[in-house]
Amino acid sequence: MSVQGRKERERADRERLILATARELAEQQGWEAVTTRRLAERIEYSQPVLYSHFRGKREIIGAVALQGAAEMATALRAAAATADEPRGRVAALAQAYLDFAARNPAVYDAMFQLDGGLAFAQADTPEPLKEGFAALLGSLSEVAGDGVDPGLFTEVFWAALHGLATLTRAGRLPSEHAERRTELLVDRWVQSGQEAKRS
Amino acid sequence: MSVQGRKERERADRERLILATARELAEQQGWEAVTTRRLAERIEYSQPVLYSHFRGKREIIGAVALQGAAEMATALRAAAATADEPRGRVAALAQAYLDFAARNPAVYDAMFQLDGGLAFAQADTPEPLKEGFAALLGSLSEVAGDGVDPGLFTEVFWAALHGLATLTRAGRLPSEHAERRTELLVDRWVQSGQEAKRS
DNA sequence: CTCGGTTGTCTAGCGGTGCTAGGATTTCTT
DNA sequence: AAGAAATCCTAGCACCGCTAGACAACCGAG
Repeated sequence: MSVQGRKERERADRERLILATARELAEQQGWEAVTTRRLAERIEYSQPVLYSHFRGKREIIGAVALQGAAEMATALRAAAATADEPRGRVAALAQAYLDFAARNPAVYDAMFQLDGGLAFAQADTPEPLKEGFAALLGSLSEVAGDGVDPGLFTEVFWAALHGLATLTRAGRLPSEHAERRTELLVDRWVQSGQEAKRS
Repeated sequence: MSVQGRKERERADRERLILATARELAEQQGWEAVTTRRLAERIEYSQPVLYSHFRGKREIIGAVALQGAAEMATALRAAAATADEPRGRVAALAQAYLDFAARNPAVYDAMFQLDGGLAFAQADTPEPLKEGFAALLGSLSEVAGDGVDPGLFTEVFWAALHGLATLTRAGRLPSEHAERRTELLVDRWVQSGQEAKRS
């Protein structure tokens, strides 16, 4: 019965290969260059094998997005752990978020810009996405202030980060003062008592 | 020599027809439904006619985006004029921005989501876009606070609005508490500016 | 070790896309 | 009224996502 096990393993390997190749190609030349033909050629199989793993291109994008969401959640958790006071945590989170978006533009697009068929803000939201949001929520609740819904507070902060990420990468904002913008955002967002400003 | 004048007029009319049709079709069924064939059929001409007006689909999207930018700039200016104190102006601007995005999703996409070949934050940025930004800048400078670059301050605020607009429309944020989010954003953005201000 | 059957893969093709060359037709000029 | 010029359309290219059906490789049974 181990022959079946081997086949399953090979299948899983190939699926990983497809996703890794799609991601690599997207990061190198953009998602519009990720066509089923090119993708098939790179993995050295014919097009139809792609459809034996995924329902279609959408689902491939969705799978890459899911990978990315998991990585981003990890990065955010790690960032939050580096600082020991609330403001520093928020700053670290913001930086980590924008870094991830800048370093993995195609994956970020798959997550938030393209239609990967992922559900959001609903019952069937994928776990990695919920985790990423939870990482933000944990540190932002601390600085929300009284009478402010932490959930909404986090959502708006996230929206600001998302806006900065997309507008910067689309060339809508000059990438020149990206750090000062992040700082400005965090300053406004954590404006409660502590006036501890890092240079 | 008035025959030439008439021809030019007819040509301009047809160009407007193309843009209006493209916009209408995009708002009705999304930009992916705006194909050159369908567009040509709707204006009752053949495809190549489109290419005698625009270099390609990109340029059509760009032209719609430009129209939209002008409308948005007008809407923002009007909104800023409705309130007589700084905080109200910022709130009105935010509301007007998000309203525009919600009511003209396809146009908003053309402006910021799709590639319409428009330049941004550069020397050759189209005038309407600069005007829109200027409308924001005028009211936000008032609440930026000391030692805060008004330009950067406005950019980050804009990014937050953009994030809210896109995430809400993509279903990433439940459209339920949209107004509370806007309120929350404006609160955070204006508040400390007022108190710390000492001119 | 051979042989049927299953499983896996590929070739070929469908309808769609953006875009364009070249011929046909209309329109203006003389 | 006829030649010239502008205008427009038919037809087709290369590519897209996706799929049916032929073909080859592999497996387990005898």
